[in-house]
Order: sequence, then structure tokens, then C-alpha cells
Amino acid sequence: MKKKAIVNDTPVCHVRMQAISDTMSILSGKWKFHIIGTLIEGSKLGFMDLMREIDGIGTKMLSKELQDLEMNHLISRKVMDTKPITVEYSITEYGATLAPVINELASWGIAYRNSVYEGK
Amino acid sequence: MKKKAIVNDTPVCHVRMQAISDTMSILSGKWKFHIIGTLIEGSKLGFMDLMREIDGIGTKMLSKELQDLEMNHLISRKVMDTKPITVEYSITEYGATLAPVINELASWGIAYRNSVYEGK
DNA sequence: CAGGATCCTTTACGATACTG
DNA sequence: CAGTATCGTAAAGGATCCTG
Repeated sequence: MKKKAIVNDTPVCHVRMQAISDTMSILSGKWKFHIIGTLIEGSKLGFMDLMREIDGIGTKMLSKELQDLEMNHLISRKVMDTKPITVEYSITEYGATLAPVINELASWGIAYRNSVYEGK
Repeated sequence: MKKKAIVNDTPVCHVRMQAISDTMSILSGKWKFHIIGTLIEGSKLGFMDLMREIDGIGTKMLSKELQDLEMNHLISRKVMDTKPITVEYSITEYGATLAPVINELASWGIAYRNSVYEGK
């Protein structure tokens, strides 16, 4: 007979794995966290604003990632009626629910750096 | 003397972005979360155990991902002195600190599924 | 300003076969 | 059992040019 998992972990591990895959798939790629992080702090930003904030990204990638994020309702895109058109990107309420995820990733990453500096 | 950033633009955000990139880079690829999640629950597992637990992975990818994770001290590898050699993979204390990160990713993913089912 | 279209390089990943 | 070696495909990403 097989050893059974102990107390503190939920037995639904397959469901959890699937959930993690979902999340990672939605946030896949090199830039999505940057974009979301920037929009969570920065309220409304235009395409060029984002280009300036996100170091190294090109128009193709930015455009594509923004579309992905919009499709998943994490950000919203609003075309303004200006002389040359401008666009305002912002985080949605739903996208803002990613804040805890981002915080965990960030603080683990910071702890990681510290542990590397302290040797080990 | 060094210029100091002023109020509104927190200089901390760049550090946080870097931290997120660090974390994602360490956990990059299609399988690392699966492996870590499996080892967090499963205590000590052999190579073939992991193959069975992680649906769809091949020997090449498993081998490579395990090496990556070991290099970053997230898992440990112990060669046992048995007839055909066996290996025990397990999560390190340090690797276990990823649990909160994994939990956030999982619960966000679950909430995402629910929100999709409920239409929107 | 906000992007789409094209081309090209690089990396990730997978299938299969083989070894101590 | 625990991998390595080799090969081939697909996806990701970047550079550049072009348009309304």
C-alpha cells in the first residue's frame, strides 16, 4: 500500500498543477510581468510610455503581449480621439488581482539575491 | 554625489522587476513547477518515479530540468549505492521556500478557471 | 503616435536510440 | 535504473521597414 500524503498539503495536487500551468500560460513570455507590473503602478499609459518604461522591448513584442493580455481581460485598451490617435492602456480590476502573485515572485527573487550574496 | 530619485517614481520598482525576472528565469521552462511541486509533496523520488508523476515529460527534459534545479540548490540529488544505481531526488529547505509562490500561482489559476466558467 | 508585415536567429522542446 | 547523444521541429524573440 502506498504512503499517503500528510496533513498540511491539499490532496488536489493534479488540480493545483493544472492551475499553475494555466497561470503560467497566461503570463508566459519574456515581458508580461513587466507590462503588468508597470501598469499596476502606473495607471494609464500609452504605447510609447510603455516602450520607455520597459527597457529593451520592441514594438512587435509589446504589441503582441498587449493583445494577449487584453484578450485575457488583464488590461484594457482605450483609443482616444486625438489628432494623431493615442491609446491608453490600463490594468483591469481583474488584472490587479495578480498583485499578490507578483509580490510573491518579487520577494522570493529578492531573497534569492540576498542568499547568493551571502554565499552559501 | 549620487543623484537620488525623487518621490513619485519609486526606485524600488526596478529592483522588483529584476527580482521577478530572476525568479522566472530560475523557474523557466515547461516542467520546473511540476517537478518542484511533485517533490514538495513527495519527499524522495527516483528518476523513474518522477517520470511517472509528471505526465508527458521525456528523459531528456527531465534530466535537464533536474540539473538546472540542482544547480540553483532547489533540489538535491543523492546517488544510492544499490545494485543498479538508484538516485533520490528531494526538495531542499531552500527549495521549499517556493511554496508560497506556488500557492499564489495555483490559487490565482483556480480563481481564473472559476471566472471563466461563470462567463464574464 | 500606434502598430502591422517581413525576415531572420535562437532557444525550447520532443522522439528515438544508446550506455554503464 | 538513470541517464547521454543526436537529430529534427516549432515556437519565441529581435531588427528593420512601412503605414494611417
